[in-house]
Amino acid sequence: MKIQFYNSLTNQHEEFIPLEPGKVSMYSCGPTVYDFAHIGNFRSFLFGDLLRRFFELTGHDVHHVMNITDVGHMVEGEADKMMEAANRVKVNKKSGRVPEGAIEDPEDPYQIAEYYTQAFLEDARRLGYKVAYEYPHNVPKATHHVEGANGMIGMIQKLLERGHAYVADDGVVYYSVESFPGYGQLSGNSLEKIQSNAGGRVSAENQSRKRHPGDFMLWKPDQNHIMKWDSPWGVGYPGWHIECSVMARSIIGRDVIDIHTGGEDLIFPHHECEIAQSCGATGEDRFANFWIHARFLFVENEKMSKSLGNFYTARDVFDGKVKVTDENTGEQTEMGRSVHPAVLRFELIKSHYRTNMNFTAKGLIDSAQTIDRMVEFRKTLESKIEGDIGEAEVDLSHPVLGEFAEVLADDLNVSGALGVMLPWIKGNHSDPRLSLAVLKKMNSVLSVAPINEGIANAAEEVESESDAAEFEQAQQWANEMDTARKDKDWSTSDAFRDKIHAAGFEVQQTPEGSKIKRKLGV
RNA sequence: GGCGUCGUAGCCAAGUGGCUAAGGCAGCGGAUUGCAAAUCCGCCAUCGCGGGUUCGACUCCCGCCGACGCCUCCA
Repeated sequence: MKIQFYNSLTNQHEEFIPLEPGKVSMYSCGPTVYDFAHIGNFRSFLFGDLLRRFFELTGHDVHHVMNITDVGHMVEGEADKMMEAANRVKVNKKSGRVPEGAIEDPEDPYQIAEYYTQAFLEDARRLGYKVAYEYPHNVPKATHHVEGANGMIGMIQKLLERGHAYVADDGVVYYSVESFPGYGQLSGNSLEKIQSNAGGRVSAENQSRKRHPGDFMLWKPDQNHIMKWDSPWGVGYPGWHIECSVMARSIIGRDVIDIHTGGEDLIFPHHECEIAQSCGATGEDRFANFWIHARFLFVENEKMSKSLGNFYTARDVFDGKVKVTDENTGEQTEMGRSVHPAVLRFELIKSHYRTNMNFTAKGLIDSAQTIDRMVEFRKTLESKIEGDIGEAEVDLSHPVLGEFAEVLADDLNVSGALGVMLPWIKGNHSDPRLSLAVLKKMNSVLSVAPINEGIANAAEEVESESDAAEFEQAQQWANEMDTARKDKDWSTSDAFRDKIHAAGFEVQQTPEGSKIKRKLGV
């Protein structure tokens, strides 16, 4: 099978050949933990997860690493991210978004980072993000990789030794972009352009200390920083880019890796700088063979932003806070019904990673229906299997599964893969045991059917006590419905059906009586 | 201004130099139903605009219009 992806490094589709046959090393830029992760973050994270799962489907042994950025990085002329987070936490505590007692001391950046790290991992796991289950060994924290020869300080020293970095008048250590001829290859920037674009936020005073306007910070001595470490260049904190170079190398254990992923906005400067640092330190001519970037997510046709009111964290969606616009009145109301994590996952992965996907309430509803069909299909298959459900053996030689994988192998074409899967679900299934095995394989990539219904590695279903009570209540109404139906009291029956629907359940008349089923979303 | 991605039915979204342009949602007709739901059967696009190359283009080339991203913290 020919596997190919669009490589941002060369701006073209290239065949993927792993550095070591059968093995794939992948590094994904993870979240900065100063707030809850939003659905745009997860769109790019889940794209990485899909990629990883695709490789596993096709028999590769994948080492996937994603970092947690828990160092607060100073933005020129603005407040530190962790400092901002501290202020936000105080507000969120009042509003109840951050539960009382979750963060004892909002002034302590480590507590804030830890709180949001755990919140992120929780959301990520619910969304079936595999690497989140490999915390902490494959989900390293930047603050744990500052010191030591293999840490950021070590790499900075190496860069100084090799002439790729220098200490400026003010004691700041900078990377010298002129020392690395490959600088600009990924983003298509040239040093001249960077020079001409210099200015903006960067103060003239600061620029004058650098040898080139494109030089970026590796270490900044600052006694007053909210997080600080001792270093040969004084007490201070590391630059933003160095952590990924360091963690990729030390956790994966290679100077050159197969794939590096991230959001498209990271191409410049972050990834460009990572390449310069890693190559500068190792002497290799490349850091990752493939750079694969996910495009931005839009919400209701607009760039997601807090001011537009279309900004959603993953938990906002779970909690039914997505706004629905009434077609007639234009009025916006919240969905009000919880959304199953599998629905959100599906919504975020169902379109190609290199298109600007548009997240909409309608799309979310569509996704819920599709997943519902997958779940129903699985239940139907299981009911047809006599005796032990057991595991049937299936591999990519199966025509449908093979085509599913083949389509994904072409730049991770999920839509195409769904175009194979969904009609197949509709078709005839004379061997339910085999079909179930095929479905499970497909779902090992998509990971969208509820896990407690028997499909491994799926987005987690969270069934709380209150959920169980709701279910019981709805079932009771369904029983009442049956009683009314026996007496042909249709209006009473209909009234109960309305109640059941309003509570977020479907109800179906079957020969064994009315059965209810929770709607997956909306 | 520089670099890059893109424009397929009401919506989402694949794909190909040439048989009937995937699939999903919505919609419509029918079966079924107390009515519904679910299910099943059937219907539903000539691919932004203009030109060129070609026996033949939605698919290649040029131009135009339009959308978007990066170039600054951002997934």
